[in-house]
Amino acid sequence: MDFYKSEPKTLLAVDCIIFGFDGESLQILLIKRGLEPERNKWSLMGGFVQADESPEEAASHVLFKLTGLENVYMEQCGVFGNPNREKYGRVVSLTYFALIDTKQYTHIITDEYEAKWFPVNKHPTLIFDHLDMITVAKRALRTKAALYPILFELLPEKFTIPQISALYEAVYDTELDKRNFNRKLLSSDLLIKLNEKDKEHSKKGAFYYKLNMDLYKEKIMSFLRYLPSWSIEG
Amino acid sequence: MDFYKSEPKTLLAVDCIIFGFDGESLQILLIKRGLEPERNKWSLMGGFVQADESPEEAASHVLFKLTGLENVYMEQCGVFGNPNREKYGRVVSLTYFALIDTKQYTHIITDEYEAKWFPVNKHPTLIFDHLDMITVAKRALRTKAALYPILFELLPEKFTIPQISALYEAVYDTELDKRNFNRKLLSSDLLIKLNEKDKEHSKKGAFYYKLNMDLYKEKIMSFLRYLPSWSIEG
DNA sequence: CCAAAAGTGTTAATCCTACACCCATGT
DNA sequence: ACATGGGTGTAGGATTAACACTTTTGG
Repeated sequence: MDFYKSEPKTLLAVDCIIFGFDGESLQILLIKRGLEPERNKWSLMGGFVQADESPEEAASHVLFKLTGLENVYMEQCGVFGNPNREKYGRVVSLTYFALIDTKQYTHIITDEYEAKWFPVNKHPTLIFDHLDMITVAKRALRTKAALYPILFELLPEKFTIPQISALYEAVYDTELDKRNFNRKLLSSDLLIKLNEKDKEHSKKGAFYYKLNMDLYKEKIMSFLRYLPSWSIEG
Repeated sequence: MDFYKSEPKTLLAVDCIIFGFDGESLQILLIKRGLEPERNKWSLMGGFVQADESPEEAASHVLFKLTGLENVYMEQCGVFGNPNREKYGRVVSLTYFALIDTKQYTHIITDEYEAKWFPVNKHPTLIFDHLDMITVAKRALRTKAALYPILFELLPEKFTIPQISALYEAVYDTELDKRNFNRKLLSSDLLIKLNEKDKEHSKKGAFYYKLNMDLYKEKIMSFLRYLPSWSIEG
């Protein structure tokens, strides 16, 4: 039964690119390591895949350990496995991006590290190839969000249209025409207007909306039919 | 320096979903294993990641070993790592889809297995979770091809418009209106018409085209700007 | 001469884009 | 009363979708 015994084994890690949105800008959650190696340096939150868990589970555990959150939207988005990418031995790392509402995140579960939100384009130097990981994750987020409405995962249960708009502007680093954007948003039937306003961010107040969950789940899951659109430019 | 010595190591494999197009239907290249374990059963082509190579390199090596082809379009598209997915020990497998022109593939390099093209929806039972891998790869191919013109990787250097059309029909399992499709294709400026016809597949003959390589490379690389399109349905 | 596949144009509907003003409120 | 941000409508242009006939040529 030992067919594979001559094959090399490797350490397998997962690293999480945790995106959050605070209502204004897109952020990532980084940790300052309290343990060796690379103590006191900033990095992504990660961990090793254990013998009794799949990589997805490992990523969920990592996220739980840092945030206390479960059932978070996560997606595998990269593989980093250059033989020399870490100095302490060969580690192949799988990256996952996670989308969380920053308001949900209240405290760190362990004290092996400090954690802090940073604007996605303005964060301290990171260890190893973690910067590349973020770059790849940002790209994956944009690609996915172009086809599926996953960015709602970053918003609280009740949110306002100006918030969604700011979120899309942050993710795509662009400015949107609010009239066009609002129209498109509403015409998607994804939003249900509530009889309540957010008066915190403006005097007039913006109506809260919640997701049409049934439709949302359909659209999240939904599968491409046909769209040869070469029209996208760089 | 042995910070990680208490962490578990695992076998890391790569499995390749090799898509090919023969001018009519979308195919995948499968092998009938000549060696244990699972001898004489059909499976994807795969191999273990070696100590001196990255997973991408391992995937390229696997592909080379099977087809003799290098510089093939490949993309990582899945991670399969349930602790019990293989009976012979724990193996985490990274999947890559590859796109090749079946005409380029002439012979197998080793004799450890038999290899054969199968229609993508009509192939023998596969070992382990290889069927899931194909499902995921098909989805990834559709998603990617919806945004980038990667399907040209499946075509020979000279190809006809009816061929591209058939390819898109195969990938998206749909029928296309050739007038609309042709117009869109031509308006992309990706194609350069040649003064030569393929008379093999029809009496009238279809003009050959080749890719406008400069533009193609731009578009392949190009990065999403902004397209919140929730309009895609399942 | 006929079967089989290639190639081509027009119209109506839809969607996208650009653009500017009024509204509600807290200070 | 005014500053701040929320909310709305329209018109022109571009893109898409639906539609059928002619061309070429090998057999």
